[in-house]
Amino acid sequence: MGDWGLKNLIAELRLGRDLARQLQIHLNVPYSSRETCEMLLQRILNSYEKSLSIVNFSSSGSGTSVPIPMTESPPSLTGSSRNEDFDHDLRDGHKKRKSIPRRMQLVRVDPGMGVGGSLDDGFSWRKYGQKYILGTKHPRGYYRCTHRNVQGCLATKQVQKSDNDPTILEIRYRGSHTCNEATHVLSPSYQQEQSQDLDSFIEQSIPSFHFPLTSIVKPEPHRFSPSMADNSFMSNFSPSLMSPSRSGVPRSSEGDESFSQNSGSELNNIISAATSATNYSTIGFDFRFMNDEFDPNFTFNNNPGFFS
DNA sequence: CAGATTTGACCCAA
DNA sequence: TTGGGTCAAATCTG
Repeated sequence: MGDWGLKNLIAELRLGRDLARQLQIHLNVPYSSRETCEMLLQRILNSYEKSLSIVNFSSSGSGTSVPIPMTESPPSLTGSSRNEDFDHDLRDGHKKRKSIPRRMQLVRVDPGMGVGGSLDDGFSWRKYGQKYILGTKHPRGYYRCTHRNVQGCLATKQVQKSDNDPTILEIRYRGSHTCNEATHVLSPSYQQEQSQDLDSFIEQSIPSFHFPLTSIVKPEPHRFSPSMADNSFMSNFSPSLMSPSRSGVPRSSEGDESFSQNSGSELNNIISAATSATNYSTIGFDFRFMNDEFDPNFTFNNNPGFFS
């Protein structure tokens, strides 16, 4: 376990300890509400789950699915709704991009897994653009919800392969689903969190790692604990993650070498095999890393041992 | 043929 | 001025 993992583990254990102390206080107060105690208890359990996951992740070379937070900045407690902020942004299309908050996930594609893991999020994504970003090796794909026009669903996501490890996808989510598909797929708890402002969502998710269950996500036994299957994270993986072409470059010139090498071609096959969101096929993806906020300061170079 | 993808052009915040 | 994000026509696919 590297320093980073160790620090996270210690932080999580301290959080659990503090929460336990809070619970102890509440238990000694006769008029303390049951809901408060249950909430604290749940957060303690989540803290334990996360701690164990960190340990498992660090001790196993690969294949363990661990959501780990990377907060760009401490969650705001001001009560302002950042969801609303980027809803406004998206409502005006590309004309407003100022400080759009987003969630980022890192997904490891394990070629050896075959079609073992659950991938699909139940949402339909339609690709509307692809671009090479300065200083990156791989193109970034831009996706929006298929129901954008019909139902005005403003959810979008960006998918890009990691520079350091082509088997890892960086997926950034913006906005939240308001389409019917979301109401069919998401659990009530997720619906509730979707309706909350993002600050309170982060406040719940980051410190305690509250992971509501969904009906879609079926984590593999022994590799996911139930509390890890947060739909808000796990539900967002789509089979139509990427496309092989390079913007501005003729398709026939070189294709995308990043997708034709090693696991790349395999990944393409996997993804192309599952082309619709209603196809809940299992795909050989390994969810290695998830977080709520993209941290631009985080790089794999800064954490060389993170995925080792 | 309808829906999805590709890709060059465009917009605009930084 | 630059570069990230989006548009939309062309193209592809089932």
